[in-house]
Amino acid sequence: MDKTYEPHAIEQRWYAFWEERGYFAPSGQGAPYCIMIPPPNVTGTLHMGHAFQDTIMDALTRYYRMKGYNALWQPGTDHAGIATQMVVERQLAAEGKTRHDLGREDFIERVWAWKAESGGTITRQLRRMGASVDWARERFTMDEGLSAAVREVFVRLYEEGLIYRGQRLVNWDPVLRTAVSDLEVASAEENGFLWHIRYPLAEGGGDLVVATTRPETMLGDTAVAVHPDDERYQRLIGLHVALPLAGRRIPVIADEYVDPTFGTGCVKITPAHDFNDYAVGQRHKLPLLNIFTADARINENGPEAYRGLDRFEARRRVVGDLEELGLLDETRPHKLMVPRGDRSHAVIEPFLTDQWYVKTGPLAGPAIAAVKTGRIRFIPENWEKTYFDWLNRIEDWCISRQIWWGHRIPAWYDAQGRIYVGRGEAEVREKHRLGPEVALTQDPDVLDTWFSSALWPFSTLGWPERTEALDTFYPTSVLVTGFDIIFFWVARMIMMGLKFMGDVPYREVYIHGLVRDQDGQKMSKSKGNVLDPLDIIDGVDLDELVAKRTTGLMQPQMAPRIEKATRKQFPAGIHAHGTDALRFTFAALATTGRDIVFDMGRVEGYRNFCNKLWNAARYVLMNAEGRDTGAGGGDIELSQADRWILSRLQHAIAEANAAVRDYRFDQMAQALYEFTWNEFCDWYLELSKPVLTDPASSEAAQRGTRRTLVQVLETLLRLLHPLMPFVTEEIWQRVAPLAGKIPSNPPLEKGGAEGGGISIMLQPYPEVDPTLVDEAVVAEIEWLRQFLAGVRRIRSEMNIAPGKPLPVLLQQGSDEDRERLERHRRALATLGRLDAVAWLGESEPAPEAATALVGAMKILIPMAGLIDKAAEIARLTREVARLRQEAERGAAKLGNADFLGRAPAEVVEKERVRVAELQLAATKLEAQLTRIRHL
RNA sequence: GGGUGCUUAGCUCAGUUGGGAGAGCAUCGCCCUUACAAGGCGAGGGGCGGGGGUUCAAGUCCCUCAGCACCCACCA
Repeated sequence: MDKTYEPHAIEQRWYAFWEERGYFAPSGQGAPYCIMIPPPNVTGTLHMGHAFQDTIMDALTRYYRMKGYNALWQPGTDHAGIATQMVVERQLAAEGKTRHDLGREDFIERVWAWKAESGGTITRQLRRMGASVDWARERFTMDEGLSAAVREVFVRLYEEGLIYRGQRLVNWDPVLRTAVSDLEVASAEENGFLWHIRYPLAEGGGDLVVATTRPETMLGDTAVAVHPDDERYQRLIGLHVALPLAGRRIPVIADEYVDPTFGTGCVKITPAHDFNDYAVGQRHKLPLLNIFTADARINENGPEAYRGLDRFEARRRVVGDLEELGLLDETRPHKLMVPRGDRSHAVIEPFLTDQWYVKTGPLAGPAIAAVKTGRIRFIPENWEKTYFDWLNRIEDWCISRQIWWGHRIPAWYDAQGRIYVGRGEAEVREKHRLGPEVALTQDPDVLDTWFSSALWPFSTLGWPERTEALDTFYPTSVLVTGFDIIFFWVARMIMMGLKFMGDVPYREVYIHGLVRDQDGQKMSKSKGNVLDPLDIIDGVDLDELVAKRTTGLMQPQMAPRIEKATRKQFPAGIHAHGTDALRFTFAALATTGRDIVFDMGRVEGYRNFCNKLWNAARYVLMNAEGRDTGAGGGDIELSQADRWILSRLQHAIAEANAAVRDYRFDQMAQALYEFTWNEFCDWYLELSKPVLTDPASSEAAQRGTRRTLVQVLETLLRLLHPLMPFVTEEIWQRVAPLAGKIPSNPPLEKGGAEGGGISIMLQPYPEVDPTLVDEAVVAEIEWLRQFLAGVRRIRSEMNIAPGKPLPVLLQQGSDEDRERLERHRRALATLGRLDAVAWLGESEPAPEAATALVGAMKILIPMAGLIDKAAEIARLTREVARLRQEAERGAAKLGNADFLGRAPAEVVEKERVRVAELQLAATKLEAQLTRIRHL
């Protein structure tokens, strides 16, 4: 093995190996385990959120695959209607064209071409992450099969009356010129004005004043409303006002909707351009007067002077004209909630159009019940509340979009405007007996992207065909996704799954947090704080990073600021860390239900961890390759250290398994990190050295240690594999033959893989072997660690050179201490750099020495020429004070009758033991202190 | 206006049924000891956001206040 860990050199090789051999496909054996990937935008690129999510899904898939499940991670991509269309339209704009210049067919062809060109990016990146998806089953939401599923669902829902077409107010994006759903609109507070406008009474006798934030909509007013109990305006109810500028006469009505305490207590009612006013209009049977075109200019229903004006220009003109007429009472600054489209960021306009809707009421009920009854479990649980709240107030879902890229709505119209819905034009003609003489035109609209996404868990498995895959993998095991799409996607998948499959789409929903930047900010292109997962994997130099962050900005003026911040944060660019380190970082940060603040320091730490593992493996191989590891028979003798590490390994195995079951990847990562570094490397490898290097140790003992080294490492690699697939595979290919997992002859020469073709990813995940758990041995090694810790502390605090051999005297040891010393004499000498260890009789005079305790046994390091007496006195004084303080606290507790009377006996006993130990230690050290002082 | 989450070491975060405050990084000291300087050995550092309550015992349970973040909502 190379001396240093070079992730780049191993990662691509192993991925290709796995993929070519078809190792990602379900085994066909065992209970099914299935995860559907949330399909990323087909023309998109991998961001940190994907990388995080993919790490979790891959860890789960690899884990359950190793556990013997018939594991499928289903891949695929989404056509992402509006988002993708916008990208292509932007490309056209650069050529000075619009989609209308091309026409619908050519434009769609152009989008397909763009998909062909860029569609491989995200799947390539997914491969770089090590994702073990079954590529043979990759699907795309607009491929033939999924499109058929979409049509099928649409037709069935329509025939049941659960899809209908209707005219009502929708959220209209005047820039994209399409309807969008409520979910695609985000309102935020912005600065505006509240204008007070005087409307003269038509019947004469004065006027009333309305307050509005949108004066231009007055051109569409069809009433003015006051509160029915508002005494100020009682006399006006039933009268009319002469609407300025428009010159229309509209009634004054009374409606509870009006808040008399806000503004003037008079509200202009524009039913065609405001959701509340629409409702008021319905109640009072007011006419709807639409004054906007699709791009929010004043249409022919507006006064001639304003026609063709953009809504904001119209606003300026209306305000100016009112002022001239003396009808503008007041203009005051006002904060208001402005709705904007989440794609275009254009101000959304309530707009009266014909759209297709899904009637959600009948679908929501079962979706609520599925979670209430526990057939679906949210992790963490509290997201259930969010889910219920939304479903309980759900509105019908507007599913039609006036764009071109997407699933065309399977509805046709004849010349009379009659609607025919079917799986295709031929079916429609046949069903309704329409001859070729009847001209039919298909509805030009396409479906909301989320409509096809909602079918993903079953459409990808072949529905509406009844396939084996569907039988095997539906319902799937778990959905891994972010909270931001619980409404968009999760709830709708559950509704559709229950409706069309008669069962839930998955049994668990694991909701993860958002990946934020080092300051806790959301990562976004416009803030210039995004990190590309591949840059963390492969590294990137500073200039390139700056260039990536500053090109293509919506607000180019931000570039200098972004550049400065980037140069400050990454003065040397980003080093290459490798996929395994990045994945391990995500796992370690993945505490449930919490956003993660991404910290490059963590990645570095885990890259070091990979390196540590790599070097530990080098050590093991160096000592085991070509040596007798006991595979060929022969006596085996296990040392205490061997038994200890095997016992601790069982503990790590138990923790790793429990952590995955609880979706606690942070605990899994931490348990394995600690075992690897603090137990296996820091102690076991060190303890193995005296055995292997000492010519006096027996063949059987050496075999035992070599075998243990290999076994523990091999098991550890399997434990780590779901989190760090690459480095574990690379090492495993070399270690496995020594552990008897791979025939040892052919593989190595041919680079391991090509020879044997066996992979760690198909090996069983470790399970606890209770016969290897040995608490007595654990206690003994703990004794040894404390012994060495005592010596090391003295050495460090007394400033004794680490390499200088030290003599040690022991006093007041038990028989057990004596036995343990004999068993570990050589280990202590090596690890502690001790030159002689001898017992000192109870009554023998002790020399001037520094002291440490292991339980009741005293370790004395003679001070002659080595130790600073003053320093030792200071050290002991500190230590005694600490012990006394602790002991006193415990003693006070034991002196409390309530504690003794009410606490469980074992708690009291534990406290007694603890206090006794503290007091004993303090007493011994005090005695030592006195002795030193008097010497 | 509703709802959810968070507040523990300088930073990022663990802390399962209430019973001796932890990890990584950072900091400080000593070491290139042939697996690893991307390392080894050792050390320092915490009023667990404030207040109140329950309990023999509270980071953990209850109430309250404050700050931060996010989600939902029609106040013109």
